[in-house]
Amino acid sequence: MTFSHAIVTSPRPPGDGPSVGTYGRVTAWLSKRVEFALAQMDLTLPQYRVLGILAEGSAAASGLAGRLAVRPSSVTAIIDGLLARGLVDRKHEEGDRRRIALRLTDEGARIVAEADRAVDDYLASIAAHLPDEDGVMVLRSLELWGQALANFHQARKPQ
Amino acid sequence: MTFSHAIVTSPRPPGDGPSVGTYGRVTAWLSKRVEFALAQMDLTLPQYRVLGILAEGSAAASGLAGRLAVRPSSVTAIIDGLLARGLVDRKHEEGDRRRIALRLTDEGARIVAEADRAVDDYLASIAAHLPDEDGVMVLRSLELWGQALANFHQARKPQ
DNA sequence: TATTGTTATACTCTATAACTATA
DNA sequence: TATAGTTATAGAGTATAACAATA
Repeated sequence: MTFSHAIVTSPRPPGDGPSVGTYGRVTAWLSKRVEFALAQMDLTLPQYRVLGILAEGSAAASGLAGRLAVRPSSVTAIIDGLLARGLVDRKHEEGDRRRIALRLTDEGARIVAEADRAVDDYLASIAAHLPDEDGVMVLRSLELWGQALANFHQARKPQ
Repeated sequence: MTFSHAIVTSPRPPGDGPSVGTYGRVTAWLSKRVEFALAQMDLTLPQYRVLGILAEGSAAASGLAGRLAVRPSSVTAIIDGLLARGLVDRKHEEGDRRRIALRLTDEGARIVAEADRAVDDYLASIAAHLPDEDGVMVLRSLELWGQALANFHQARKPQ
């Protein structure tokens, strides 16, 4: 695929909304809107990422650092906060007591569903500021980004 | 625009890449990739947002908090770090010495251009894990997201 | 008094380095 | 020894509350 820095255009007047110049800048501002939506549930972006993983099934802590692209000590810090709020449950695995098994509590499952809903609705409300077909398209494009990310990580996984 | 939680599908096997279930979750993981790309320049996402604003022209600190959607004390913290690295320049405005005028240094302008390039290339390399037309489409969709964000903020601006 | 911005303090996320527990 | 995870510590970003400087 060829690539050009296509959307670096003329400067806009200062004080006029977010800075949207390149693909990276757009993504940077989009993620800020996600953080804003998550604040309704008093969740941070890292917490939401972890809850999203656990919503797909319980996971070992050992795998989380790699999936989150952070160090193990950062996983501990995030999990500590979620434990304190009763959103996740932590116990030693039987068979290998070095390993930690993590799973959502019922409250955690409720919160992540609420967060998914709130963030998706908020993103949809932003997309609604485009012409109808474009609004539908940009939301659908996020599904493709999800697929791209999955393929990307799959390609990087050691066999 | 109607909205449905369309891409919450079946759980995938644990340990299999990022969690990509809803629009919000995709955006959460995409922003992590941006953070990863920015780490090459030793930049954080908040720093990149500020540099992006200043790259459009110098700005008063008073406007930054609103544009960044953070409190004024957080602006001070981000700017302090950029000052220490010599990427921005801070001085009192003439005429109203309460106000602070901020602008990129030459080094700051160099770094933000390098960051734009690195992040955009990295996003393009992720999009390349889709069929060709889809890869082009998802990158172009970010331009539309940028327009949606601009319209969204414009609509919220007090007249 | 009102506005602009900083300082003090605390919490979260991040990392590195050192450590404990288990294998 | 090697692996899984935590603790100690430090830096960045965030907020609230209190403050200083300027208007």
